[in-house]
Amino acid sequence: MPYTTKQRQAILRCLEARAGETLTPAELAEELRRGGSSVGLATVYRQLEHLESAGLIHRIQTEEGALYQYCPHPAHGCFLLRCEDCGRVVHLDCDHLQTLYDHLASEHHFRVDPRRTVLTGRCQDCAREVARHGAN
Amino acid sequence: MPYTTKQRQAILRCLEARAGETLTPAELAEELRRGGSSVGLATVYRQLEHLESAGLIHRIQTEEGALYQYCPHPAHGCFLLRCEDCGRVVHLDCDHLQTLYDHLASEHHFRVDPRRTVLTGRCQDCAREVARHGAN
DNA sequence: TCAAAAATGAGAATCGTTTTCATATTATAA
DNA sequence: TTATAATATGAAAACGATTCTCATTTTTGA
Repeated sequence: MPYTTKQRQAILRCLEARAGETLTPAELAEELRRGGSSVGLATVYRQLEHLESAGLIHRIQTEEGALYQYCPHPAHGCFLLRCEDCGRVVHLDCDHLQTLYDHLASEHHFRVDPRRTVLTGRCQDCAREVARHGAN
Repeated sequence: MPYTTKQRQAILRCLEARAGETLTPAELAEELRRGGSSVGLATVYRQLEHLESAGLIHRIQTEEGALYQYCPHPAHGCFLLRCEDCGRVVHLDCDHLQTLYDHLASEHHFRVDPRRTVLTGRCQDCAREVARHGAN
């Protein structure tokens, strides 16, 4: 278990201040620099890894790289939905989803790890946008 | 729409021959080289992109890079499950899953794109393995 | 307070992927 | 067919996210 360093605290505080948003490691480092508490990029990566395995933040893997989002106390059913158009990630607490995962476990012998699973698709806003203008 | 080139055919044939497995672009290129029909890595990347948007293959994004799998005629409910331990990707055709996606669409206004969504977790074999020996 | 353990930061190294560009191939029209 | 325009190819360079290295600093625990 890592020590408490000011860098660690600064990173967690920064993510917390932007709860609901997703940040890349580079954005986070830039944000910290602007805030006066500059942290080396390598350290940002290292701490994000620690914070994730401590369960304090989410890691969302995209094709361009990883995104991180604050999520300290995930509810029983904390599911991630990511819109492939606008990139927003929302947390959904939905019994149906939990029920499905239970079904997959009991009937298909597969235990979904909700923290590593991102349901990718299109949010309402972007679906409307597509409907109005052409696709994409 | 891309032309029919021997490279394209060789790539598709190679993926087809290994249906059920996932291959990285580099593995695919190596495989082709071994088979005598060498294809440049850049071309492998370009064709994989084409084949995916044509719906002939699946692309599975992992933390180490992309994996590709043959899947020419996805059934109505073609869902991807990936074991985070052994890395295997299986296709699941399950009504419950389709029902859930319908629910997310109608009640939560989010349309999941099944081709881009990978349910990550642990398969039965690996779960047993973990139960027998220590975790991981 | 001291020594051991761990974290930091800057830059180099890695590695998957994309781009560049000159060349070769394919398709289409004459 | 043949000529021409459109597209694909391959090798190498470029890119970008991430990890590693290593000398230095900070933190912890005795």
